[in-house]
Amino acid sequence: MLDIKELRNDPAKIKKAMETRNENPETIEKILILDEKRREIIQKADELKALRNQLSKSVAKLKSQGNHEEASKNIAESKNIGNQIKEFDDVLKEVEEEQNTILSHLPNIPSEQTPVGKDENENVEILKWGTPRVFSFEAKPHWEIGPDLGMMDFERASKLSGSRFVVLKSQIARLERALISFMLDTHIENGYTEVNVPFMVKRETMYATGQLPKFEEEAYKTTPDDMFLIPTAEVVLAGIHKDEIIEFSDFPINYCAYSACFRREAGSYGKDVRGMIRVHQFEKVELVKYTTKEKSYEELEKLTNDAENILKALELPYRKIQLCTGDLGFGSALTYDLEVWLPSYNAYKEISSCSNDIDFQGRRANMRYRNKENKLEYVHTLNGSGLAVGRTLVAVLENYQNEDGSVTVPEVLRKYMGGIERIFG
RNA sequence: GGAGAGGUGGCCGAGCGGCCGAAGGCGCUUGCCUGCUAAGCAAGUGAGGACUUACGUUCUCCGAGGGUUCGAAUCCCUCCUUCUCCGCCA
Repeated sequence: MLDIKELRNDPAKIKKAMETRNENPETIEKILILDEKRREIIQKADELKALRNQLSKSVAKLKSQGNHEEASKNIAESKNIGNQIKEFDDVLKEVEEEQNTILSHLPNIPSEQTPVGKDENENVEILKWGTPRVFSFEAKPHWEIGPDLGMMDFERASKLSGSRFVVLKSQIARLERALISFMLDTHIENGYTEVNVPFMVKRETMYATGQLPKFEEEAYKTTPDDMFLIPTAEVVLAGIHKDEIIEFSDFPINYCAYSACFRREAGSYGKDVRGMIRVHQFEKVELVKYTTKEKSYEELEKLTNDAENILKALELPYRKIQLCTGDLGFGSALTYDLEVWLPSYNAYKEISSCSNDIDFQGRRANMRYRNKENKLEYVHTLNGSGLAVGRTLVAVLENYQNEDGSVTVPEVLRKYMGGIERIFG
């Protein structure tokens, strides 16, 4: 959520920011008009309320003095004012609702460090790590490696659940579990607190992190309870301190969690249709940090680094890019994406997205802390995948495949696989 | 699912139609005192909005939303949530 005061004070800046994000800057004008209307009504209503309070107080006094005539006169007048107040309050409510609706659909303001650009083509590459393997045989995509081993089943998955689902079996199923354990263990060692989270949340939780109201189409919900299947553990980890005042000495708070993630992928027909790159349900280990205004960008570097270290430990070639304004996620001010090398795509593919949401979620979820002057400020939140487990599994299968169809188990995962070094059919 | 009891400021906790933004305590801040620390004494200390250059004025908020009333933390309704007991269950 953007700060209405900031919007009022410097609308030109916000308009510019929205333009770089391909948002319609006219929306800002609309908000300002509503805001002016709102303040006008508040002033009038408050005057009337002050008057009513005065009259009401006098009623008590007059009654105790036995002056019932004067009292009933004031009661009548107060009643009349009460009706006027109600009218103003009703209009105020409408105006506020309209303003909040627009405001809650507006994305965060990009950081000055975020490069301006229209779409993903203008993202900036920061670094490349590792070298894509040159195969001495024809490398297979994971949607062949898995099924050929008899451990990845798309047909039965669609029989059960429809398209964009996968059933994993045997050593590949275990490999995925190994990845989860490896990632969590590594993050715990680096100072994160493991959290086991609900996979279903209430509407207001989805709102707090910015998933709603704008992206309702993307979410799976249940009726009649109006619960949502989480699209990422971020929803839970970043909402866990909703409406709290956090102790300054607790910062930074570092959370990591494994969860299944559920996404409708409504807008991605025809995209990544093969394999398990884009499915409705996938596993992910998520990192979330809570910190102060002064430290959040510093913490973003750390968080991204923590995600990168998983890729390094798995010896998977990747590159790190910085998203431009046009490609930035809804709540983010600055985002690094990590992209892993996938032989089947002959390209780097997103496997982690690490963002500084600054005070955007803090304001939405009303999460604050007392600064050194004892004043309340909104917390800064950060989130990143550490990593998308399903895609990491794909990367391992494809990058570690052998000519005979087997897959070598990366060194760091072997202790989680009962010492198995190779997966055979 | 059934029965009952709760949700009040950073925390604990009183209040159950007007004198309540809310006693008291803890915590915190400042001052005094004390070799230091602790203890003690005194004062201050909720959040959000609107108006104002400012001093300040004013409104709203006692889980959330409606209602009754001249007036609601207090009465009524709905919802969320916590706890206890019963039932069911991985």
